[in-house]
Amino acid sequence: MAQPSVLTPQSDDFPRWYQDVVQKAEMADNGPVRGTMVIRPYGYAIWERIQRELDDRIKAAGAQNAYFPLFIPESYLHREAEHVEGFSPELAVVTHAGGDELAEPIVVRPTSETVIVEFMAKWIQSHRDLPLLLNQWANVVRWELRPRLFLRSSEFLWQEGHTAHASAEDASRYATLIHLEVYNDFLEQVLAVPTIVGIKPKSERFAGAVNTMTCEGMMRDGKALQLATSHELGQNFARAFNIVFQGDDGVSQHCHTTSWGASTRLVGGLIMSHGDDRGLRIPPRLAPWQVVVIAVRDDDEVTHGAREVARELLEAGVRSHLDSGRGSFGRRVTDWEIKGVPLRVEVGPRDLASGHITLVRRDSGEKITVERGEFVGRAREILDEMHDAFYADALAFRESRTTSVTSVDDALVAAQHGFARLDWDLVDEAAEARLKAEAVTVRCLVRRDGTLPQHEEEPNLVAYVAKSY
RNA sequence: CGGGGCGUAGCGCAGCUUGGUUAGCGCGCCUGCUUUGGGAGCAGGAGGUCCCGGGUUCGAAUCCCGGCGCCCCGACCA
Repeated sequence: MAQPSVLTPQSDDFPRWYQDVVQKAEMADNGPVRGTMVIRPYGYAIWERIQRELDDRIKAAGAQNAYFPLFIPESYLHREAEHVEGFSPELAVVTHAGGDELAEPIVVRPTSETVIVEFMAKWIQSHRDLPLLLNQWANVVRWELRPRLFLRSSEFLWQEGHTAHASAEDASRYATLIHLEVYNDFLEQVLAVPTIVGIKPKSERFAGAVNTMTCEGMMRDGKALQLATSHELGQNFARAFNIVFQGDDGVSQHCHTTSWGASTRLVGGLIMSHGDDRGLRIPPRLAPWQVVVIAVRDDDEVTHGAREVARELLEAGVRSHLDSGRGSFGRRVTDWEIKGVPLRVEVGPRDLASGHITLVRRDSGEKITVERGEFVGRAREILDEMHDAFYADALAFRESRTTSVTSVDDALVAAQHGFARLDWDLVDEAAEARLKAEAVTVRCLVRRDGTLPQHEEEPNLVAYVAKSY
């Protein structure tokens, strides 16, 4: 019965558990160059689901996809002082090409603000050209000192949105819309991860931004992970790249720009938000395969029965996968548990004879026996219920590890195992330095009612502090 | 880049202290048979630049010197 666990238990060594899951669920491998990542088919299927859900929401918010080059003239980076300062340490720079040294080095994009804004300047003349709402799906390179698969790799995949607006209010409104209706909606409604939606303090802001919003999630080890961010860039880039439009009053002025991104880090967030000692647990709306149909034996009758079951699920719009009966039953069950498929259907001679179907939930392990004729409907109901169960479970965990405190000392204690909430007024520069000395940072600032502040000078803000990835 | 750990078969490791047959073990892989309702069993088999370079020695996985790489913990970040 009690087998030695396949994975390192989370409580023994969380980072090790994470690596085990990534490996044994066949999500990814390390690439040959340090910090690079090979995303395997199962990991990529998850990413494709994430892409699909985000892309639909981005388009619903009015942005259009486009593509800008991987190579950026180094001089572009230098045009915005804070931007270049922020990214210089992690740039990969091409100095040679075509057998010669280049006159001007080329930077491999760490993010595309500079090229995209350069072209916005070319395309925007009039207020009638605004807002300009662009998004691209791309790879970017940031040379990482300490890489971890999905969480921090030197090359990663993401979407980066870039928009230009006539006024600061429009820019702010749009960045907030993206943040709430694209990112937070996806995180809660698809990834089933409850988030703290807030703004970054100045010390944690994106290089070149005037305001950075974040969705912070809590991982199963109590650490925070930034799952998505949206930036108001003010007129910083518009000035540096001369994006000027003529208003309806005939006056020329600089645009206000925004940028916003979410990356393959989300896959890491998925693993660490929901995973347990048996492996991954994928919330049903995200799962590439929502149901795996396991033929208990490798004989014609059972395999045929299982195939029928899988087919009926597919016809009902449930993403299902057939595991025909090769290999031992127990082994296959374990493998699918590691991969985190939400619902398992076991089809064997007994089920075929009795006219029943056995469903097993990955989240709770509960076995449910249903009539053959009703099982598709039941499966869909259970998948629906599971989304809420995933969310409630993650929320309960976060609440159990969030402590309200009234001093920086207490915050440091609480941050050893989770989030600490305290008045932002209590965190002056010296306090931030003290936190940082113990690897604790201010993750974000929120209003007392939990809503998103406009800026960090608002009175009565609450700070969430934690260790983070 | 600082602190710690480690490089031996695809993966995980033993062997190294005290140099000496043909370098082992578990898992995985291949073949066959028996199995299949919670990580299958038996039999046979394939698979190695012992991280790299140099040195000591009759002889080096083992000892010495120098590199490189990986992992964990920090500083930086999606």
